[in-house]
Amino acid sequence: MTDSTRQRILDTAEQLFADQGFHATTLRQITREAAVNLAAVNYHHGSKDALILAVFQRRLDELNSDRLARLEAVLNASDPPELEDVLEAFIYPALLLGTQSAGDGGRFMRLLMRAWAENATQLHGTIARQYSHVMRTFADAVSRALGTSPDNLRQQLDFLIGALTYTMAETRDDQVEHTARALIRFGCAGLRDSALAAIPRTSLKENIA
Amino acid sequence: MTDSTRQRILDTAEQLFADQGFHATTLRQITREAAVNLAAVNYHHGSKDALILAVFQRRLDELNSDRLARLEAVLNASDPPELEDVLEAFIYPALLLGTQSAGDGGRFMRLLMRAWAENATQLHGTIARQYSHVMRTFADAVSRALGTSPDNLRQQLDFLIGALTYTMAETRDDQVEHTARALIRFGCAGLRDSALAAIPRTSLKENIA
DNA sequence: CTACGATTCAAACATCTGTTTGAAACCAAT
DNA sequence: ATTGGTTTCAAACAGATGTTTGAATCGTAG
Repeated sequence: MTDSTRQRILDTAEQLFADQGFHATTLRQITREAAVNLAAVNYHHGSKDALILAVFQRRLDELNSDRLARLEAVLNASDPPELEDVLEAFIYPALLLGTQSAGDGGRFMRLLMRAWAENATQLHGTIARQYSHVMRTFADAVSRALGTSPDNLRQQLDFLIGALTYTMAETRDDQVEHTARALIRFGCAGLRDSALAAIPRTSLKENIA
Repeated sequence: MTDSTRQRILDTAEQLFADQGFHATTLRQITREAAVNLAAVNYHHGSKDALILAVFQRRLDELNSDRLARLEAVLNASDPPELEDVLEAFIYPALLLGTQSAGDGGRFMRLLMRAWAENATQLHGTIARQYSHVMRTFADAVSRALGTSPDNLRQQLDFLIGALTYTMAETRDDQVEHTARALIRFGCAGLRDSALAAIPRTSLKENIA
């Protein structure tokens, strides 16, 4: 039962962080709800900041490896991949993670947005570093699916990430399939149309006043 | 000079809230940077929570009325409006607000995301209520531009809001025009394609595994 | 000039925070 | 049964937080 305490702290902390934010959640609240002693957090994790980081690493590793595994499967199936399949490999694991991780829907993604909103010291940097690797890989796959260069793709992918992140928080378990399909379609259309705009330099006058 | 203090507190608080978050920003920090006495916050605004709300109302009213004014101008110009114009009326003021409000770029939208991430008690409800009005109006305009019913439009609009919110935080002043154009194009393509999908109920088998 | 309400100020208040401490309890190996 | 290392526990610590207080100061109307 040695790391049953460790695990219980991790689970309870994740839930409370998602519901109330990192700064607003106190160690006393965590330990009370987890039915462990107050000092257990510092004993097992060192500090509150380290606990936050630990909560994150667990889910983030899960998400990223799931994404990359699915992408690799897609790329192995067909050399120039289908855009829909690439986006699905990126979107679907994220929507799944939100629902299946902590029991209730969308909990973990609220956590991600909090991490980005609050300036947890090392946390933002760690996330960005992890994401930069995955982002590069996916940007590459998308550009191959579109048949264009991956140069101006970062912005459109940011649009997609924003839509995904914002959506995840309010997606219930039974809506995952439907939401994923809608978002994939939405993103594919946006990416394809933006790719068309990148090549010809004509007639973008009356699009904006 | 009576409300010079009030105003200075409001400005300084907005800046610090955006940079560090609501909970992490202390009243002592605000009052020190604003060069006013600590008790001035409670004297002029009542409490810290009331101050947060006040900071928000100021910018949110500005943003929403700007959006609605532009939308009305668009609707007056042509009865079935152009989709690009509707989206521009929604997107452009938001991107502008982020840059021109507090001097530095993207500051206010970071604030919005914080407000959503942290569970400021009344704050989330107030924002949602304000947004629900604007959202209904824009959903109506978009559905008229697309020629479809506004039923299943909420989800796609949420995609757009997510993309917009996520983007605003990292958009510099000189990129506003470019980013707005890219996001409008991205959103229009996604909305139009999704509208097509809503009518025919065929061939959506191999899009998702 | 005086008097009075509005505003500012330094100081203290009560409370909550993360962390540390040292003793107690536990649990397997000798 | 006894040892020794790991884990738990209640208690206390030092510091920071939002808020309150009562006197001092200011600006202005009588």
